[in-house]
Amino acid sequence: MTDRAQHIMAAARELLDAEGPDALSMRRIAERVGIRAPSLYKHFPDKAAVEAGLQAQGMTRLTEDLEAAEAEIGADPPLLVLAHAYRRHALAGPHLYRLTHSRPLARTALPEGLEDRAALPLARAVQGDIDIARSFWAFAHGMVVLELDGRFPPGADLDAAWRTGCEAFAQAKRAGSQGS
Amino acid sequence: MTDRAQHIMAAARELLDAEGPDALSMRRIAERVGIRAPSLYKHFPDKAAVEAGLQAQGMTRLTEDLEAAEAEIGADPPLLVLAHAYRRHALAGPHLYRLTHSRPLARTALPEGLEDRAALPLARAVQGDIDIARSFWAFAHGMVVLELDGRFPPGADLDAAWRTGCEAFAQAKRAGSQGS
DNA sequence: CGCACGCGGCTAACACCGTTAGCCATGGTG
DNA sequence: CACCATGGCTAACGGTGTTAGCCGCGTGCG
Repeated sequence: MTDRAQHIMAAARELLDAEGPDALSMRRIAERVGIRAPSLYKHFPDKAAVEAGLQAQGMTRLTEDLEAAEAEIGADPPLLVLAHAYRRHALAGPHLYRLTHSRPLARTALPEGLEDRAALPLARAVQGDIDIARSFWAFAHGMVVLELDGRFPPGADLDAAWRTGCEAFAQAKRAGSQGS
Repeated sequence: MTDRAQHIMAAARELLDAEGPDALSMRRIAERVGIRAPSLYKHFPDKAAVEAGLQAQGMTRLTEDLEAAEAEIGADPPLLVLAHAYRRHALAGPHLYRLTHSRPLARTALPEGLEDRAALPLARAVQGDIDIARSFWAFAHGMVVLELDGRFPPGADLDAAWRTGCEAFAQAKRAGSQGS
């Protein structure tokens, strides 16, 4: 990726973080870079390519945050630690989270192996039980998007819901790793 | 709601179901009704009001589907039955589901008490344990949106993931309803 | 050294979007 | 009969993504 292209991606990222997805227009991005909108097409084929780049940023950041959380697992239940990190990650950059994880993923624009790497901390936490991993992932993603959309009643105790969900899956993990 | 307004809502719904959210423009809706776009504003203040009406349709349909599923709970685990109905509901009308449940809810445009009524079947299934209800709801919503967005690997056994998640929450419910 | 070429800007424009202003026909009501 | 609200309409504005076509500058090559 050329220097200018990286500059454009940074501008897009700032715009998204600061003003949300509706503000992410080619003209607004160009304005931040100091050029006109059509010039963006010398660096990216279309807006979808810019958004794909943002998704790559989002996946990278998530991977880093999850790996950092994994490194700090001590006596606490691993699922609770990862869940906490996941929620913190999403709330720290809600617009990027939505753009990255709440729509189809532009996999071809992703660094090789990144998607798998993002899944590894969770896979290790559930000792490779793929069904637990997928359902727990859905739980965490669901909690996050429902919170971001203000779907829970005001004043709902989300910490308690997170804890309950994590315990349910931790329990299932214990049950699953023993013989039936 | 006037006759014409209902006609417009029906046209919007057909358009959404047939061509997805990107096709849901005021001009396309008007075209289906046989009028011009500005005339829509004699019946709705703006596009958001039309979308709010669609959300009301989505909530109503979900409520009906969940209540119907609840009525057919027999020997099967209640959470599994509701989960199955939930997934079926979402996959039957993915565009309406996304518009209704994957963005902030226009509560003021909703029939009185509908949102609560939609939550009741699940609340009854978990015997009022609000934390289980919320985390299970997040799980189900997460599974659905991840599936709709094609986020799971191709060939992933989603039935197994659903089953695993349902069992985890059913287990937690049993544990929670006994003394510690 | 000069020329060619391509990189990366630019303006103008197109088709679409939501939305507003303002006009007018129709039909019911005081 | 007069009036006025209802509900159509056209024209238009500012926004969107995107394309066509132009041009200046810098680099590499003959």
